Amino acid sequence: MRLLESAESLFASRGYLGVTIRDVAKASRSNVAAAHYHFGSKEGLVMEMLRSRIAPVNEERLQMLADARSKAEGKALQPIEIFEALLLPLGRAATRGEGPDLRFMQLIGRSFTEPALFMEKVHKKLFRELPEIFMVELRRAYPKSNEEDLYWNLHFVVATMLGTLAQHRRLGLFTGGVCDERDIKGMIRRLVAFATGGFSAGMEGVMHK
Amino acid sequence: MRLLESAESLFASRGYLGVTIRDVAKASRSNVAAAHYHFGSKEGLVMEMLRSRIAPVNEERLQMLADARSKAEGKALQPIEIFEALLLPLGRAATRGEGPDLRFMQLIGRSFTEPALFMEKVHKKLFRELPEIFMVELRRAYPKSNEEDLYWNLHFVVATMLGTLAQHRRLGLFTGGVCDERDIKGMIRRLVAFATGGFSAGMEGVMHK
DNA sequence: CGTTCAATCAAACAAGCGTTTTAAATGAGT
DNA sequence: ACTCATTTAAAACGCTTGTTTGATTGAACG
Repeated sequence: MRLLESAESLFASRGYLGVTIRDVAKASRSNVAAAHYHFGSKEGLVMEMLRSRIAPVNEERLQMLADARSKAEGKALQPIEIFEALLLPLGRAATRGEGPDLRFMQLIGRSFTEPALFMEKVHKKLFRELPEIFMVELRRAYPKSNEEDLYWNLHFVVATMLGTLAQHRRLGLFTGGVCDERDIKGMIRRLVAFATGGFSAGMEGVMHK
Repeated sequence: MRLLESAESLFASRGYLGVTIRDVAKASRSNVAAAHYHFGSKEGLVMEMLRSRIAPVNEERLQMLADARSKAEGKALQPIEIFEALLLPLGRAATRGEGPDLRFMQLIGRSFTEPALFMEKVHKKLFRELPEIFMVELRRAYPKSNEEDLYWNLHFVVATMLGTLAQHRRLGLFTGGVCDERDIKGMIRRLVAFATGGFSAGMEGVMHK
């Protein structure tokens, strides 16, 4: 469906309110009525577009977590294993095709910063049980810690991930070309290190000064 | 100016395209022509609103950095001092009034995730020299490291900060009430620990497995 | 009191929005 | 060859958008 591809590209760069179905229709060489025929409404179109991209990533996250757990044979997972299960599927989804899919990264980042009300529904549908599943593993990895510390620092990890995706386009400008924004594999590898280190430091409570 | 206050509140919760000047006018018990009379355009209104809020924070960041530098008497700053200069002014700006100013946090987060084109101008005007100034201190704190590593991990720190602000509203839901989103001081303290630890881990290159 | 001038207001403008309607084209099954 | 559900196309609908207009206010000043 060409409509979905065009919607993805436009939505990623301009956001929900910044894209009109006339834009999408023109970009996909279709028309506005076709979009309504197939998806019922603008909301339905964007919803389906997001679901088709996000759902596979979340399935792979759960799969990685399950694999690691069965491999650990009852022992608690290493924190880095938990965060790899959160982050690596993103990198794989963004490097599936020929070149790096920067649009996909932008799309995920955008989907979390949209003010539109229906976005809340999208998240509740697509991410409902995911945080709690990760929390289960983190509790086992940090058995002596309290809920509040765990939640705060997982919140930071998620914020780092989403902020990085949302800001990804600015990396080139920000660094004056020193960092290559197309190196998604490298970015994910660095992101895992940063998130794991940040989480660990946050849990220990860095008390300098 | 009541228009600016209303614009701030509305913009923080709904974003640039989600707010109409009629909304702003109604909320401030004014009218649409007044907004154009004082600010020239919708863009001018939001631009001035952002500038009036962001500029003082950046000035304080530079001040904290200058203070730390003069106190260090020529020695390199500690990484945590650098990141405190980046983060503490945010917390102070958000706790200046009586209660915690959650709207302010949302505003800053939103201002970095807006797709609108003119936002680019805002950032180039308000944040032009700031990254480089922080980079100068980081280079001195990590004299043996290369530019690419420093840029990547500063990028992550900024992404963590902005992602945290942008997602702040979701914290209560996400944690089922375990974390108190009104505890901004606590959040900033935790954020400093997370960012410092993440940066440090990222620079050392965490090479597990 | 009369003049000035920045500030305010309701009303109108053209353009663009999501959506619906109407109608034409398509194409597989009989 | 005919039927009829599916798909596309163009036009129109009602509404909202950012912006502009022109009239009106009201305090400041000689």
